[in-house]
Amino acid sequence: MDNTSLPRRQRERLRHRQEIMDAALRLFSERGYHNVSMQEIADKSEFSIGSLYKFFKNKEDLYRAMVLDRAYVFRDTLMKAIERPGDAVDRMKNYIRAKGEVFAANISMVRLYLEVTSGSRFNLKAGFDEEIQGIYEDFMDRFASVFSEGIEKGLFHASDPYYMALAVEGLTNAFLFLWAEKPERHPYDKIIPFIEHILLEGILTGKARQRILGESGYKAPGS
Amino acid sequence: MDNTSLPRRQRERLRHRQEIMDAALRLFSERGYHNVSMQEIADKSEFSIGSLYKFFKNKEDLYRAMVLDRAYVFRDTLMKAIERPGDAVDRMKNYIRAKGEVFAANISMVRLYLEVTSGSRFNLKAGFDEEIQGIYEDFMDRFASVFSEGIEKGLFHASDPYYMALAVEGLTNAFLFLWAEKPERHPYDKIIPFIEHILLEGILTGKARQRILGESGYKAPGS
DNA sequence: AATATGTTTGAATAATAATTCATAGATTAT
DNA sequence: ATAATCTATGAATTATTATTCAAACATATT
Repeated sequence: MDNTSLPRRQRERLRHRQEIMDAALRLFSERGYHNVSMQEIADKSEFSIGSLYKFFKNKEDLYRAMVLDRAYVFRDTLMKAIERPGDAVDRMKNYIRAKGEVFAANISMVRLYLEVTSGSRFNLKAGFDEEIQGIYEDFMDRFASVFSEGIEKGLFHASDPYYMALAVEGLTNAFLFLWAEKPERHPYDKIIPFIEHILLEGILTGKARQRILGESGYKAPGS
Repeated sequence: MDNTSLPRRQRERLRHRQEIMDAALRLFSERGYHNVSMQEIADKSEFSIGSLYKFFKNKEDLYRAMVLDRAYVFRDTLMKAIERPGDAVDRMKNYIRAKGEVFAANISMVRLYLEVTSGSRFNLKAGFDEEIQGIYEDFMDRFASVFSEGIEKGLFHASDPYYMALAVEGLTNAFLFLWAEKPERHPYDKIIPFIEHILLEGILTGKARQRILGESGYKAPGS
């Protein structure tokens, strides 16, 4: 990560490149791709417009590089979280917590994450995000395997592990967006137990479960 | 809704306005606000550029009107769904199903919905979506009250009803986005039982529940 | 210290697309 | 049938912003 081996000139170049991407991240995440001009990125990063074009082919290329950069940070963090030792339940909990931490570390990523996982496929030229899409999908597959394991061990009901992963994804997203809007009002820390509880036990009371569902429980659909 | 009372001239005007918004919806939802030109909307709607400006102050105003229009359709459908008779569990299930139906009825709304509930606050001028935001929040409050009722009746664990509503929101979104990408591969119909099951009972098996959580169960956080 | 190589600059250019407006066409009223 | 009113048109204007490029500056090499 820290390119200590390279000649100074190149090291500087990389640092400059990174500075531009950092400025761009902040601007794009606040106002979106089309509402940020190259001029503004130049100003914020304290380079000239011309320089931006030395580092990046064009505006879209800059955006793409920046998003990709962050996607890897994001993916690595979450990957580490679900790879830490423990059973499937632990790993799932690690994911929920780690995701909150990456987001908190850089709140502008909430917005980017949204664009990347659902939004931007529509916004830029088609094919833009194949690589990003790939990163996301690889991760989800790995995450799904956590649930496969949980099922094998008899921890989880036997339904589609990918859907289980997606459920965690969707649930955490919802609360992270809420938190991103009103961080003081909805601290993610406080919400984690709630998320975990829903995922693990659902919202029904024991009494209701018996009344509504009978003792029998759930016939897994799909798988 | 059908303005049968108005003079013909005005009725036509309204219809034309709607036609423009319909064309705009399709284009915007496929390619996003900034990648659609007024010229294209004019072509698609079979009006001239000049006419667009007779109906709408400017491009943003057109977008806004169109989104608002759909937001109301959306809200009304979901509101009706959770207002149908039944207990809290039924109402929640109604919501899950109805949401799938509105989306299916117009798949382009998936994209819009995303922009409206999470994305676009960043994309257009600040203050753009106060009204839309309001529609969404009103609905969520109403939806939360379904869970309040469920708690009172002893159906649900006593935790924050708004969070419960948001959990359903987040979970359904995740699966609807999945469905929107690969409708054949992930038909929402088939996924509904899975969503319901997670929400109601969670993913843990009975055995695991006892092992991991003990008999005691859950101390509701927040509320 | 002169030359070569690499880097930065920002005014000038080019491309795109929003908006205006004078004109033409329809419809209704007299 | 004519005038008055309302509606639609799209070429011309204006605004914005991405991109280029020739010149200046900096650093390394001989």
